[in-house]
Amino acid sequence: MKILIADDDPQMLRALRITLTARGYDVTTASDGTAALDAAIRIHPDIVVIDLGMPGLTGIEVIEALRGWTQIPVLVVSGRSESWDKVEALDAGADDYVTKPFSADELLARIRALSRRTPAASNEPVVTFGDVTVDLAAHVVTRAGASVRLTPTEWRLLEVLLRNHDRLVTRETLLTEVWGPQYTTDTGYLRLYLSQLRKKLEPEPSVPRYLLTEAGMGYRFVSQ
Amino acid sequence: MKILIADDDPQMLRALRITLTARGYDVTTASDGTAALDAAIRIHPDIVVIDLGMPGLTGIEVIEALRGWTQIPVLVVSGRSESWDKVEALDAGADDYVTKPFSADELLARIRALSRRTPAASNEPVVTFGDVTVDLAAHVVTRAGASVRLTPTEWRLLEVLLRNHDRLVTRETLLTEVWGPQYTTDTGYLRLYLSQLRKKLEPEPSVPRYLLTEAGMGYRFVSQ
DNA sequence: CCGCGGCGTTAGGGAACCGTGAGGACCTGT
DNA sequence: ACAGGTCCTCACGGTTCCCTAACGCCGCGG
Repeated sequence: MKILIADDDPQMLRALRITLTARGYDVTTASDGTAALDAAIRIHPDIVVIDLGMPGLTGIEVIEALRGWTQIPVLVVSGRSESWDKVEALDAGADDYVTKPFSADELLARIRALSRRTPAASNEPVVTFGDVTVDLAAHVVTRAGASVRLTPTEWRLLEVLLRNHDRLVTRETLLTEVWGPQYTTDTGYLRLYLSQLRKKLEPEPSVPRYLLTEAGMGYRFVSQ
Repeated sequence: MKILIADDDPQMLRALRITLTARGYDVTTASDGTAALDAAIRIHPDIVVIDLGMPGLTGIEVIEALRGWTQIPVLVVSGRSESWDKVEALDAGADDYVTKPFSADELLARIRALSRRTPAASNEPVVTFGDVTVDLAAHVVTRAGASVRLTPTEWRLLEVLLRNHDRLVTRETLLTEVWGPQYTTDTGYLRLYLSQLRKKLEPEPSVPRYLLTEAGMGYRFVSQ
């Protein structure tokens, strides 16, 4: 169970990390809004705990950015207890709001309550191109109605390209997102899996229409 | 949007009814735990707001009874602000906990946040596939009319897969849902219990038709 | 014309993963 | 103490997946 904590107070970060790690959660931390967003995109946490009063992007802006992209549960932790603040955060897409100071037990219980809800709730976009549809939440790929089997690596690669649709994705980005941060230079496997994706998804694999190559740079998925 | 409010304080009931009705909710009220359960069974509300300190059945008991039967969002309203009370209610199955006094705006925002999470009406209490029927609420599995005995672990595993029907459920999700958040990597028991479920439920266990494997990723239940 | 670099594709060995049987640890009620 | 049941570990064969190596294609510049 991966959990992302964003707070600009190092002491709070440390306390939360210790508490949550002790309970078996896999904790990642960020100390400003931009770092929080980056981390969310990179590690796909199962739940996000975020402080409102951060420098750079505010917590509200982070929540809105997240919601443009995913339905991960977001729990807000804030020093502000005015009802207006709560309304703003909840309506921006947060799922729960706890005011400081709070007890660790309560936070843990609220995290449990939120993660209980997750599996049934995801409502991610379905991407369509040609006669192919991809349901990112359900991990389902169909082509002309028939289901298409993808291996884990093929799926991760497709996922990264789809989440960055119409944008160029560099080889380096693809490698680190799909194979891990220690992989930065291609020795052939990127080309290999791209080829397999095309074989499974493109109407004419030898003349790609959706999964395009940008020579010397990387790849780009275009939906039409 | 139907909403059920349970509170033994007539004044609170009246205030909430007015506030919520004015926002367009279809409000039903109950003034003790038994009446709340009856009303929930009768009208199938989309969300339940419940006070903990009621005569007869306590709020906690009502939540537990509801959870044996449905996944409706439950928001607890209580005069008690001890973290222990919150933990108890949330772990009993409540989704949110607000302490009195609270502002109407905050309550409304929390109700909106909860109803946003409500999955579509896909929460079928009874699932059938092949000659097998599974009653999620009653914990009953039958095959060709005869009852099938499942161990607690087998049941939890089946439940998670059924509640996510047609979607891929990752190994990690299954492990944390069935065995707890500290279990994230399989050392063999997941495969073992899947095998046992297939033996009990699949027409031909060696060629699974409903409980499918996605190598390297997880499992998926498909109803046909 | 020809070498060269980047890309696409195929094939095969090795590693990781999966299904399943056997058996031991533990818990519970008799 | 014993029996029945549940949970988990271990091990083995079969399957799937991943990556390396090698080759052909194409465009470009020498």
